[in-house]
Amino acid sequence: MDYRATLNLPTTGFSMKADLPSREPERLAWWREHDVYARRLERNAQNPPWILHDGPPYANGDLHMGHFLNMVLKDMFVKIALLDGRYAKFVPGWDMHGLPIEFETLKHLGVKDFHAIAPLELRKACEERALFWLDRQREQRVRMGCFGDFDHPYRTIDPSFEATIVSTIADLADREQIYKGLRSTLWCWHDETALAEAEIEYEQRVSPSVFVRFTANEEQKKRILDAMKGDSDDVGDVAFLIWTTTPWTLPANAAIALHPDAAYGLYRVGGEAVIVAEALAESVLVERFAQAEQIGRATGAQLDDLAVRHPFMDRDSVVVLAEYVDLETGTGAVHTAPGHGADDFDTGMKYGLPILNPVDAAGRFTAEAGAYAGMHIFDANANIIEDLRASGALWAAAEYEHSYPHCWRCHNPVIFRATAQWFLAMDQNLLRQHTIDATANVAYTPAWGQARQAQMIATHPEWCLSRQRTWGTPIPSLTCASCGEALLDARVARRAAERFAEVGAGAWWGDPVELYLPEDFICPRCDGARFEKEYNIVDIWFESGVTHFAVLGRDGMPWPSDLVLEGGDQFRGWFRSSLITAVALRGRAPYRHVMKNGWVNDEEGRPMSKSRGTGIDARDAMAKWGADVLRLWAASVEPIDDVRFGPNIVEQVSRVYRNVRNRLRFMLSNLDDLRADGVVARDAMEPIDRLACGVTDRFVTATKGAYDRCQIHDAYLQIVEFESGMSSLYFDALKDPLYTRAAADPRRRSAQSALLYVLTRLLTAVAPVLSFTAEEAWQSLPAFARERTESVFDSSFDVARARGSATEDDLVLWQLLRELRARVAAAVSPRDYEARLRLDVTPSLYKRLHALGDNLREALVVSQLTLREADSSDAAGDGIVAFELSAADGEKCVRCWKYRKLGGDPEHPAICDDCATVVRSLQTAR
RNA sequence: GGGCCGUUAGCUCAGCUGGUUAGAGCGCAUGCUUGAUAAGCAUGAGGUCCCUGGUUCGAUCCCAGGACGGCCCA
Repeated sequence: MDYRATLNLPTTGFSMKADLPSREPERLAWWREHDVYARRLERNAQNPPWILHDGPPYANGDLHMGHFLNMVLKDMFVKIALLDGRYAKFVPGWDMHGLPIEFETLKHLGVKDFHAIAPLELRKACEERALFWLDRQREQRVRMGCFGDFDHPYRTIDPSFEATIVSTIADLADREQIYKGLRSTLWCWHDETALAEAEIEYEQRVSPSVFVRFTANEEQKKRILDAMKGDSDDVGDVAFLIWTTTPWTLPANAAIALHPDAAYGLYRVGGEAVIVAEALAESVLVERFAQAEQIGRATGAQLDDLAVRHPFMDRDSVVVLAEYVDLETGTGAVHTAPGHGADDFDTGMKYGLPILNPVDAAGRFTAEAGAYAGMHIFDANANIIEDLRASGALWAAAEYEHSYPHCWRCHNPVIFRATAQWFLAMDQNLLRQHTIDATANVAYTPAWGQARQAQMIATHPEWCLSRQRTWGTPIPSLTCASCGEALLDARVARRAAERFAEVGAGAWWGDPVELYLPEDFICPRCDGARFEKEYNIVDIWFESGVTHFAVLGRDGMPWPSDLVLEGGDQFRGWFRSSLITAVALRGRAPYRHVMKNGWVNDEEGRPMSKSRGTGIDARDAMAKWGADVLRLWAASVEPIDDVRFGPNIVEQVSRVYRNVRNRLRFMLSNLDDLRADGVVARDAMEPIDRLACGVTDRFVTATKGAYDRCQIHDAYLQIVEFESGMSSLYFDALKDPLYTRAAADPRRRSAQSALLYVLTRLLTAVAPVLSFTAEEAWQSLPAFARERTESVFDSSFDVARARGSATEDDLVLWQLLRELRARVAAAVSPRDYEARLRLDVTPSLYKRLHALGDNLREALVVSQLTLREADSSDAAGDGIVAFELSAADGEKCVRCWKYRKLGGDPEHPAICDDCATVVRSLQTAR
């Protein structure tokens, strides 16, 4: 007779094959339909809020795996807080203004020169592009399984947001934190705009490298020789040698900078004498060094205030001193053009040098550049070098490869150009110091983030806020029509904020200026009453820097936020810009905890980049592997550090995923027939079931602890360890009682009740990571188990209720059982049910094992067990004195496979008495 | 060139304040199971803990230098 049909074999609709790419969208639909996130949020509304404030991704292009890692981590923290009962409202946001979108839009429109399109027309097109990308990114983000108010994201193009930007400008203007000044600013000649530090990327570039003579006239020569104690006879020309990789800045040269403490030598070479730093003389003079004779020396400080002639402009170039002059490269005599460099500018200000800027917005020389007027600066390099050669000023020329700043958007090399821009004064009102101080009250993960953040603030140059472009929020500044004074008046800005809140910031381009003027508004400089609008837009880093003002402090979300989490590049970006605006106006950081996540590199640890073809779109990855496997990947790596991603790594994680999935499936398949009235209370469970529940509580507590410390990877390790231990010991132990006992047998119900507990606790614990799978499994639970928790996200960690949490002794026992079971399984023969086990243990261990009753035999998967208390001392240290397997008594029962005495029931000669009883009861029932 | 970070089995990672036979999961090999079966269990082989010095009775862990990789900057 085939007794298979009389067993309670596992059944479940939860399939072994995950088929995530096609099944996950169904889960998404279900979440949406049941409004799972919003409803849980509503239920948590009475509890304290916990807010992760979203740093806005830029609405341009599809999301890559770096976005995936960041967004999924954020989602995990939101879900952890949600399951913890917190009001974890998450408002995603998008950064939607700015040059990248403007640039893409122009390309899209086929417009080559942005002057050729009307501002409002361009803005309209940009908005469409930005919204297009927002929709795409939102869809991808939702596809990741992220929870949040995706129907109402914050957007930097919303009128209300634009109003926040402008009113923040007003508040800063009130505190005299903003000024307009001439500075040497990073400039993109291609895009014709100033750039912020954060808009620069460094790329390798080959530049001309030239050594140029700045020769003294007779009078200058005399002073130099005097200062350097050089022999004044038969010297010939005397010149400083300077080195530069930007010959085009020579027309703007105003000075030569020396290091005050460095030694400079006067070298006679052929019929002339040149001055270079002694430390660099050999490398500069090269083969000529052999014939060179040093005929004088002086420190930089002793040469201060001397002058030489500019090689081709009709003016002098004076000698100045600067600490930044380095003696590693060049000549130690630094060509200084205050209009074309930050250091140069500072030096120029210090010495009152003319700030020459003979270059227009598009990078062409102006009339001020004399012979070069009209030429593009980079084209002019060759002409300048040729002219220097012709005039004899060129000492040497070569090509030089170095990393050079490029525009992050158009990838053209940028320049420094002195222009009048609006700046946020970093040292006004001690802002810089206060901002650094504010980091002390913020938690950083990793901890060194604070030092990094502080350093980023300390080295922050004046923040250039203005951009000469179209797609952005206008800085509502005015120019006095009479005297030309530039005005940024808080009252005007507040009017603008009100106006923008109603109709959007595009109004600035169309409205008459009068609309923005307060009554009796006059120019503070000349009392003029006629004004024109300026058309600068604000740096988008400033826009994203005020998201905390725009989003927090309303809708139950406090200011500051509890956590911000972005890639490490944001120490320079959003972490910094947010911090500065918050400290400037509220005196403290806009967040309590800053966490950074690592960079996603390829499998060789090289940066993934789309341009190099190694980038993987999040969308493609999800379509191929499913979001949950990728979410598991995000937890399987240490996401704080840089991580690697690629097909082989995903394959590995997939196997872990299948493991987890199968173990969930095992539990579900044994719960199929459990009903509410069959559930056994914890206290009434069999000993090993109580133990399993206790171990589960321990696991939940540990995992929750890891989550609370924001250690997702730690939680991952706990999960993997827990479910693998459960599987090898406990699930194996339960098979016999689950399969062979009568369906309603108390032993079986106890086991099922424990399994239900283990499963539901585990599902809650993994839900933040494996959201789709946890939900899918939750939906496969017996209906009664879901009565009050429709979704897994209605459940909670319930640490407080975990009163039966395993003690240390329990864990030791659990571990011992695993080891004993492994010893049985490791035996060659007899093994498992073929065996009888004789187990002699120390008295203390005996007490513990004996308390397990027959559960001990079940756990070791043997047919018979003799447990005895041994007198002898414990030699092994684990309490085991004797462990002997021998052939079990009886014969193999064809139904339960254990070795028993068979044939007690004449009608069922091949099965044991217990099985016969079960079989008979089934026959009766039928 | 500067600042910061990282480098532990084939892969992803643990290793608390220096003393462990340096661990786990996945993979691999072998065996068992075939009532979780495109599953489950057991056993095993894999490591000059990046390198070189130093401190120490003793260093994967501390210090210095270097290599490689990453991020940020000049």
